[in-house]
Amino acid sequence: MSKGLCWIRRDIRLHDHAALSHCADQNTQVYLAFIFDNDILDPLKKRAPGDRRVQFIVESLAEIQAQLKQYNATVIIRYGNPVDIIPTLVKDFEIDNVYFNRDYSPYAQKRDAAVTQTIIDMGKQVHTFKDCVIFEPTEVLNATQQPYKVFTPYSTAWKLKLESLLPLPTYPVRQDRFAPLPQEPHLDTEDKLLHFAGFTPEPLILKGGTRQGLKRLADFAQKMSNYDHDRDYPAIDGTSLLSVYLRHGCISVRDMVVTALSQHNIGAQKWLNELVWREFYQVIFYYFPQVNTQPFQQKFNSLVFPTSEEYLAKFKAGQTGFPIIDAAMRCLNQTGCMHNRLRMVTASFLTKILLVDWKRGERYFSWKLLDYELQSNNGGWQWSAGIGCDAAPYFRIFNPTTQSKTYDPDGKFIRQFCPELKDLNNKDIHNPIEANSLPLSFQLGRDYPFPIVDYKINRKKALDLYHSAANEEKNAKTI
DNA sequence: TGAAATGTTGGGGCG
DNA sequence: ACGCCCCAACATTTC
Repeated sequence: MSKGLCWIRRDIRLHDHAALSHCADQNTQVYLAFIFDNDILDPLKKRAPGDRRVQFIVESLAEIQAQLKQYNATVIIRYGNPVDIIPTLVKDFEIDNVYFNRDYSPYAQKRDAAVTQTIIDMGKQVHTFKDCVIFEPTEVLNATQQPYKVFTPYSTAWKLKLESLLPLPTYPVRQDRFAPLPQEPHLDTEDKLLHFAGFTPEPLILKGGTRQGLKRLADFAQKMSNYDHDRDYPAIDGTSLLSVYLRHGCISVRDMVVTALSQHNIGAQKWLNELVWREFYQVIFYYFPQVNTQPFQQKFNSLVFPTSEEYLAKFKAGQTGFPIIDAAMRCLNQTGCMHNRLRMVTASFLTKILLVDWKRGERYFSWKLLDYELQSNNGGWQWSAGIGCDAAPYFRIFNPTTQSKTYDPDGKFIRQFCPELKDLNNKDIHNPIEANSLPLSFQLGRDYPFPIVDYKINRKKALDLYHSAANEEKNAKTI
């Protein structure tokens, strides 16, 4: 009988889990470990001790702790640097083999390589698995073995490859292999876990854990056929809200793909596409890690955003005087969630109307989004800023008022998060400064801010800025 | 997974 | 009846 350590990271579940499934074979006793990584959490704790993501993680962990209780087992939970902690656990529990699922972000790759090296140096083995994606970055390449740089051909190749993979592999987990650990301190409730991690919780709209994730998935399957239409309307509950469950692995990506493939309609296809976008941006980040700080399109390297700190602050606070923008940002601040369309509208607005550096917006979202994932967030911001790979062209600028009228026609979403506007009529609520008749009790500038910029003027400024940056590069080349 | 500017067309008012 | 203008509606181009 050997001992296996399964290191859980962004895969907080006990079902359909590649590393855990392989670890829990009949000759192995399974030890589970989760580490609150101090490199990630220390700075986060300083900035936001009420970070909702820690709450989500804790809820997800508490759920599997409850499941493990029946085996007298527990997840071994530590706080610190995995490069120190994993070897310590290997020594303390006399582990023979370490198992974990691969993660493709630069930080994770570096960390995992370091951990792997220390384990190998101890004469033990490390086994890693594909789990959090259908295809790893290196798996879907074009005819010349290069990564795709345009989404559509990538998705075509991805879907073709998926066909050849069906039925999707499943990774069942034997429940009788967990090592009993009665001596291990039982961090088995949300309160104990939060206290251990050193965070003070903020309330969550989405409850963490596999049970909730699978329930949401089942609920979403009922309305998935309408997804292609309903997903565009923030006031309609038309999206899956599953990204955060996928992010932390409460459910597997295979759980989701199986659901998408279970229906043959446009809605299901569009939804599957979103999962492909996620993997597409992982490919881009994997092969072009410089996108972390630079535009994918090099011609925009010289693009310098004026970046008014005042505009940025008002954007963050939801006080720009553009109702749909303010409602979206307040929603993000209050819930940690933002509707996909509003992510595009707000990102376009910050970069192309407020002329604030896209990285500032990306960073703010990275702090606030429950479902924050480096590659997707970066890809989305670069797409919106018009500087990314297969991005919206720079001259495609969302008009917040037009978007608002189209996708929140009766102002329902705006009223939910900007209650001071609730008495404006359905036409005027989108742009109070051009209102025909405001309620007597309502005064612009007192109850709600005037627009902090002139849309038309700044749209023109943005076009000039982008245009000259793009041309500067071109001119430099010809010289 | 836009929007604005510009161009074209065609019906109706009117001399 | 005819030509002219206006302008809304739609199409195309441009950013």
